[in-house]
Amino acid sequence: MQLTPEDRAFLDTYEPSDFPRPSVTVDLVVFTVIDSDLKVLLVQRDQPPFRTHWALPGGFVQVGDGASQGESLEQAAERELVTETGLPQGRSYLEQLYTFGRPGRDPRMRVITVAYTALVRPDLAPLVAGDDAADARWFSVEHGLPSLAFDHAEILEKGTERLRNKLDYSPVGFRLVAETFTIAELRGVHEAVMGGTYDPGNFRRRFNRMLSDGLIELAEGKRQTSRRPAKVYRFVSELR
Amino acid sequence: MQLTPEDRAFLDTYEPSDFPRPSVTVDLVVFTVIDSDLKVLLVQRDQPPFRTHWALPGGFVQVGDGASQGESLEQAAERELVTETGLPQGRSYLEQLYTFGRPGRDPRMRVITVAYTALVRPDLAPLVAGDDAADARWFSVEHGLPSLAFDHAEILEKGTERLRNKLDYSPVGFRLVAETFTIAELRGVHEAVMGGTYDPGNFRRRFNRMLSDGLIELAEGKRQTSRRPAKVYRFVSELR
DNA sequence: CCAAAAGTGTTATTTATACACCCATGT
DNA sequence: ACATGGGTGTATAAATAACACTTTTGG
Repeated sequence: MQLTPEDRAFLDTYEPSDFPRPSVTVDLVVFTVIDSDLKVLLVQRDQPPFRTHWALPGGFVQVGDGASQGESLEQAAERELVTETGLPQGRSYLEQLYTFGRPGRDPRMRVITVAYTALVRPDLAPLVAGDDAADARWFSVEHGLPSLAFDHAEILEKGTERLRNKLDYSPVGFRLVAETFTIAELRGVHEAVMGGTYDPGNFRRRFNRMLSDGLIELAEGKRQTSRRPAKVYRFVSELR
Repeated sequence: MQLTPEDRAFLDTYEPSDFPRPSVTVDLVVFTVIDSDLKVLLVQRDQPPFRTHWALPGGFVQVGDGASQGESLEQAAERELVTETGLPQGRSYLEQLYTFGRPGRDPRMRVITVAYTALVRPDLAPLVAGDDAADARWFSVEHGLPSLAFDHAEILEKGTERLRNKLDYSPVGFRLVAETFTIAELRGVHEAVMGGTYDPGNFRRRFNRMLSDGLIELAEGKRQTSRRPAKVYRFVSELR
């Protein structure tokens, strides 16, 4: 939307009014699948409130009112992902999840948090290092989650629900396998996320539809791990 | 999440730090269907920037850091819906849509907006009155939209896309008909939103599935408007 | 009687689900 | 050779889509 001359005159004399403002953070629900188990990345807090409790990685969005208004929400999410967890930049799938702003959700002050989901390929998952100060670790979503700080349990719940929903009508599953993968590996991801088992034959049929739709393509080489070597595929992200 | 004694001691001496904060608003994509046409509610701005331009209704979230941290995001959305459009309280379906925070999206200052979708029943749609100051009107989404202020065109686009998606896997369509409705009326809503036509027989079949699922029930009376009177149904919102 | 919308039925095509079976390979 | 996971085929049920047909009413 273009500014009019009237707008420019107005802005030259405009002073941002002092209506109270909330703090705004981004929080990250970082998923991966390791050993056929859905994991979420948590960091241990070293400051009150909830010191020693585990929490979702996240932090304040850098903002300003002047010539630079600061970073975008996506940039803030990507920055926190890199600095708080040690994961490499630009290699994870990021998607806005939901915004949580209930009064009292942070006892210190009014904080509104824009939650993002991040999907990390399993071959990158071991790179998590954590902050200089705090620890960062993968936890199984189904077995042995610690009690989370703030309303992060609610955020994680929403992230899990959304991931489950998207898995069967959108190609997000490919963000949870390595660059090349076998049908069984992708099936393992679906089983880990959905928490059930899929018929190998029927799963293959769905897979083959995606193949003929050009969503995935055959890659070179075969996977040698199990008994019989399996064909290896690649996700075609550049959709026409 | 419970506070520990350590947390309480910490909070007693805590002063919210002066990291810069953004302004946070809620904006509303208010839909209804009138005469088989999808409409969105817009208000005309009477202040720069973008004075005289049409915009989505919305406003600042009331926040604080002290004993009361202010209103929730949902409350803010509901409040703006009532005060800016004159629609009655608590009678519209509200759902969080997406959060937009690109730097520069408001030239005055850094503003992060949490967008909500509101679905208004057609029998309530004529109640829109607008602010004391500004005008509020329904516009056809497909024919004759004015150019919108800020990034509101993008927000509306996202709202329209989401509504179309949800319409065929979730029961939101019932929020766009009156309390009792005929199959043809519901079909009209789907056609208006999706922008096509549905086979009456096949649509009826889908409808009958919802009937046997207990999602809707037969209501008293018949609809007299057309040639042959049609049966009237009601949406059963209290699902078990 | 007739136009028009309500409502029903038929058929073909696709998709989902369950499950039996063959294939290739490391041990 | 054989156990095991890779890979294929088939039968049934259910959902989707196209479309012909009957019913009921107001004019």
